[in-house]
Amino acid sequence: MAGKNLAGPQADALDLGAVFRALADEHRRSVMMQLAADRGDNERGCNSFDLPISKQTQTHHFRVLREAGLIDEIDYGNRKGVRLRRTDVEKKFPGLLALLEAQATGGAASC
Amino acid sequence: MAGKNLAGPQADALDLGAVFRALADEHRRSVMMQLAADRGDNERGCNSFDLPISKQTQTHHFRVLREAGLIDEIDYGNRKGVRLRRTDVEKKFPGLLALLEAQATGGAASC
DNA sequence: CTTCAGGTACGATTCAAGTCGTACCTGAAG
DNA sequence: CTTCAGGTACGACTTGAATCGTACCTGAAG
Repeated sequence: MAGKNLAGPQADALDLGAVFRALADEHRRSVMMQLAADRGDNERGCNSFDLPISKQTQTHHFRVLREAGLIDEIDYGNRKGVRLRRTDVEKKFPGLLALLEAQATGGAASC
Repeated sequence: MAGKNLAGPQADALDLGAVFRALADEHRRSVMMQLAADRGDNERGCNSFDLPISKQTQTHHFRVLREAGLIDEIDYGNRKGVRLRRTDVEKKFPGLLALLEAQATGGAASC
């Protein structure tokens, strides 16, 4: 029952281009903003993001995020978990998650 | 001889989606990394970036950067200047330029 | 076993984006 | 004036990405 962790790039192999390409999409950015805003880094279900797209497309988007090194996907067979790679992302691109979190909380132009 | 400043979005209207889309392209990211690395924010010529693309395509890329609110373009008629909107970008997306600068200096995985 | 929900694989479609060719404009230098 | 380099406008081409339809797989619950 222990899920297999699907492969993503190594922590030091994260590419800024791939990351920006991943975050260029509105749906993927929405996912990342929600993940960045949760400081507990809890594993979440794929359908907990309320994306207004079909499940095939969701599969595609989560794959892109994983291949960009932003998230881990845990495969349980008939279910899937998502977890933010906060440590790796923060080490390679410090401040990026704070940017996303700021957008998530709507605190962009404030103060 | 005084150049006209081509119109871009207001400082508080900068959109993170447009910014990420702009930075998703390798050439535009190269330009932004060079601009971010220059703390003097000097105005630069369009051909000072050594982009391996035709001049029509360069026009396109600089337009995208301007419409994303990342740079100002100063039109001199038969010449054009480029200047980073550091203050506006830093206010709306703090840390973003530092990210680009870190990539420019190759100091990503160091320390 | 069957059923069912969640997820994937593959292909097709549609659309946006990067690129360049041709033609034209602009200002400076002969 | 003419010439020339830098830049733009428009259109065409091409590639990549987002989306979904169909079919199939996986594990849990009856």
